[in-house]
Amino acid sequence: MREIVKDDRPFTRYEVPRDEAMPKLRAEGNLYKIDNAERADGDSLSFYVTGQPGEGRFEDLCRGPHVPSTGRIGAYKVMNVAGAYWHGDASKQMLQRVYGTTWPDKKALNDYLQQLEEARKRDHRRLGQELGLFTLDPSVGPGLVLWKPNGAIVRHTLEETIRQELLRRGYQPVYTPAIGKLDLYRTSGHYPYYKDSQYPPLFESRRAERLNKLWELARGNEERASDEEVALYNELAEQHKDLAEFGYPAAAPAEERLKRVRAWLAQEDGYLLRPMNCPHHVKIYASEKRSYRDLPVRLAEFGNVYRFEQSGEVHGMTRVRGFTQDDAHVFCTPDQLPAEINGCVDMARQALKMVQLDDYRVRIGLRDPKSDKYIGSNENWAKSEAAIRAAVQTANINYTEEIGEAAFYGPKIDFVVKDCLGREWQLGTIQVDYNLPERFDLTYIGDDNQPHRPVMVHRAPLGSFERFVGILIEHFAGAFPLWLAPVQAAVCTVSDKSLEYGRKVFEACAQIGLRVMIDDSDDRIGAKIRRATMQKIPYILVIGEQEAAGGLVNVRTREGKQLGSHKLLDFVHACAIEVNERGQKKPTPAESVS
RNA sequence: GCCGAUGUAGCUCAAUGGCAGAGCACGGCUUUCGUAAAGCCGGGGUUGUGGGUUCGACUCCCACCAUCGGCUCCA
Repeated sequence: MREIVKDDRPFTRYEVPRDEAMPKLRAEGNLYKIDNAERADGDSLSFYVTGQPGEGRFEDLCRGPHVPSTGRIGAYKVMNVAGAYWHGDASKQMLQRVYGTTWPDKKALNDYLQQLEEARKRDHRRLGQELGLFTLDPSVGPGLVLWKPNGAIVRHTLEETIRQELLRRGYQPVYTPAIGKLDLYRTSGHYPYYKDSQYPPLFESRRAERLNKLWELARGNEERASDEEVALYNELAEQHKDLAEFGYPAAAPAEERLKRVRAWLAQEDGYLLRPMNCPHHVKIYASEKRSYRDLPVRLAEFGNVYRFEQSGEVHGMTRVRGFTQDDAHVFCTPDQLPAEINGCVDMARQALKMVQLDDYRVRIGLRDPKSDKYIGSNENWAKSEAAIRAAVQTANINYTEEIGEAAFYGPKIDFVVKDCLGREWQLGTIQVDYNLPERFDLTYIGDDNQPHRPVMVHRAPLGSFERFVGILIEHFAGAFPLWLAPVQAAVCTVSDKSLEYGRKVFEACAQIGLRVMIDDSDDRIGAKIRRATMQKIPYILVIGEQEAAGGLVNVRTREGKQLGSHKLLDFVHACAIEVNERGQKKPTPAESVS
């Protein structure tokens, strides 16, 4: 490669009509090039060539662009090697892909590598370890996060803030269990559609397990039962008299057989660790007769869900197998839908602003008409897609529309951010759903005294606490703003002579609810400051004999800034105000009235 | 799930077929010190797990598990 760069070989682009180029490619016999050429648009194909005919000449089908010549490459480095599916299709062959980076000169390359190293220091997995935020233990299970005390404070503080906001916005808190009967998810469609990414169901008996198998078989045979299905029924009938009595409508279409099996399953079924909270919330909605006067009903829960993510996908806190969504489901009339979506968009944006996450993009996920993974009618999809589009336009947000990014029950608005290495993660999400209300036959009584179908909005402004905090760690590089910092102030005594006053300072801080620690070890002040700084504690209070004499605290920040000596009470009050503002000035009462 | 790499003390990492080590952290003692690391001593390991090769395995081979980087997936 060094040689090629030294030769400064120019690249020349030329185009050839498709009719001429294809036979040539076929003659060369590179199947992938032929495939690429067939995929390419247009009537002509572009090629790049370098070197003289004969010796060292390299010619390649490529859309381009290329650097003008190899001499422009001053520095390069192979970054990593990994398998990649041909055209990103997992059913296709996997090829080896070599990732490299090239720069005009050595310095630019080194700067880039330096920058990568800096980014790695922000990695939430590393900081989570260093700052005692969370841990993952293989004996608990991959992708199952253990929140350590420091991380739990960050999460708890976020939870409390969101809770207050939910109440202000008319949400009603509910609590539901993290497990439910399998049939609940047969109705919603989560089972067996997402079977592969769910923990396997728990069956209370072998009978229930076999019946579920029968249900799955019946589902796969539209016209009539297969031999395997009938054999399974016979096996069950032999063991269970009650099943034998009913018989099995083997010649009937799937719908009828499924109905029969589900009736049996109603007595004895499996349980699923829930992959979503919506079915439980749907059942709370359905537990009362609802009037149009009651709508919208907004049921909120920090709901624990479990998804069996593929082994290669589990990643720190951002892609896990058990997580807690700041979830809620809004049940409303079609008329109320626009206002409800707008409210959800507003809350999601507010949540991001609260933590100064302003580098995000908004994606509208639409159904892929070519795919069969979606439930519900075209009309329902048309309505919900229109509602989603209208909401982002009302909010005046830049967004992209992406086909195939919808949930199986409805289109969505996603808030997407990047981690320290530029990988994208979906945080907040808002989903419009006409379909689950139908599947669960939800109604409300309208002013015409007739039952009507409500619309559902699924929404989670943060997404999940796991992913959100993971991203926050990287966003702040572990240096959380005061209101979120696990430890907000560290009292560092210079010597034992100032220990007594140091304890008084500690008490005064703790008194007003500041999260404070005292370092009364016999280390020197420099070591104490270093430790507190590395723990990214916002305020380090240096307490010596001078401070003790004057009732002062000497304040140093984790950035190394000296804020000088202040009266103890002044410091404590300033902190209280800073915490209350949550890092952003709130309008005064007078301002908020106008 | 797929491709590849990695796995040694709580953490970061040495030891390449011949007695498993260092720094930090942890415990004890000395020290009481003014803004990013005081000193001494000590405890700590079934080298991811299971098999194999070998006189002998952290080291070589196989399987599994986990992690890391991609791919695919992501309700």
